[in-house]
Amino acid sequence: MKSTSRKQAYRDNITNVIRKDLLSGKFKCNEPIREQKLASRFGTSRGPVRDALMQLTQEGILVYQANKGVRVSSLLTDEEREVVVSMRLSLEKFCMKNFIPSASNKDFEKISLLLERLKKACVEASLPEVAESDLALHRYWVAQASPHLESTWLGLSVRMLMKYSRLDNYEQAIAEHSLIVDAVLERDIEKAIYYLGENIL
Amino acid sequence: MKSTSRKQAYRDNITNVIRKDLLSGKFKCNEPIREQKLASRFGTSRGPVRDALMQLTQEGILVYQANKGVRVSSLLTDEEREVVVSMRLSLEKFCMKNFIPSASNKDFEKISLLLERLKKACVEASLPEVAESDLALHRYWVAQASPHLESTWLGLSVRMLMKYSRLDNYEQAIAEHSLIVDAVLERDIEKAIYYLGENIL
DNA sequence: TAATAAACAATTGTTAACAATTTATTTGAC
DNA sequence: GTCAAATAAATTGTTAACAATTGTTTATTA
Repeated sequence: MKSTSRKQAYRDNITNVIRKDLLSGKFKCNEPIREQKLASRFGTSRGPVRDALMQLTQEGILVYQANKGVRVSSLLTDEEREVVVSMRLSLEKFCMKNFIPSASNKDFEKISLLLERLKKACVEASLPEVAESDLALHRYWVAQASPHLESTWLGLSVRMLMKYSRLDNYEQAIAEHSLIVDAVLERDIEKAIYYLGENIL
Repeated sequence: MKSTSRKQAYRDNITNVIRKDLLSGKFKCNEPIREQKLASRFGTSRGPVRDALMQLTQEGILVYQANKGVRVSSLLTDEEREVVVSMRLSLEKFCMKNFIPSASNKDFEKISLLLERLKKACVEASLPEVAESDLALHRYWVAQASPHLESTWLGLSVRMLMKYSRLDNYEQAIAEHSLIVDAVLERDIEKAIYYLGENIL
């Protein structure tokens, strides 16, 4: 069999692809999303697509109306974004505080790898890849420190990125995340938290 | 037809009922949830039930494992709960600040009604009803002030309530919410926010 | 008996057909 | 020609059957 192979990981797979598309702006705001269209695109029936759409709705990227399906959510106001940013930051700081003391060498390897992936995406200036690897890196310590709150974190982060992506400044993204990861590798909690605050805003 | 009637609001309806059950502790921790069982209980097929379960998973009350379905999520740690409480509080304070200045008389009526419903549930000492009307009251100003963040708020609130429900002290619940609602009716933002802080912890 | 493997049962994942609702188009009256 | 009602098309909501996976029991063998 090929890797984890052709089995049914449909739902999550579809969810991730659509989220990536949304993050990189492939859909207009308030544009309606048609289930059948996506189903044929992914070569499945509408079932898994509906699952994915519902999940993204719960994350807040899509808006659902009964019998009318989903459409792309309108952007947060500046004030709402401020609140979201502060929530994400306090959540991620909490996770970082718990993650660093308990992190293993394997965790350090994983993080280094994720950082490399982010750097590569930045060099290639591929917005979808940058967005995804940015999230994947942050997600790692969140998931390790508090699986309970991973989905909460994801929702906040995605909403934050959709508003205006600071992700277009690729050199800065590399620099900021390198500082964070360095601090993590040194197990320097204060420093890591500080640079997190510089990055998440 | 009867009221808004027998139409298919299956999904949301099922979601709400299950959430209520979870909040009032009808399922043990880590207990697996079976789709077929719920489907027969609600007299539908597994489809809408799956939708509901997925939504509750996204809210964090349930945990999903591929090909194994969902089970009741384990409780937050004390530290996690602290973070969740602070996130919910800052979110709800933000909403309150925006809600009060723009609230109409109709809003005031609605809120008064919701408060009465909560009081009634407290007098009857019905935990499921108390939980639901508590959420419904808070939810009102959140939804009015920031529909964007309503689902985020719901997730945080439900997780918070599941940990240990202060909801067993019914007189206190009445007192606290009366103070909040009074402040709202007087359009006293500072006071409302203060009593919110006393209630959400 | 203990360990292993094969059959079986229970459960989730997916699909395609059908029902209900919404949206677009056409028709008809004025 | 304009507006409203009727009709048709497109889309979402639901269902039941089937496929794939997981868990359990039973049979077999050392």
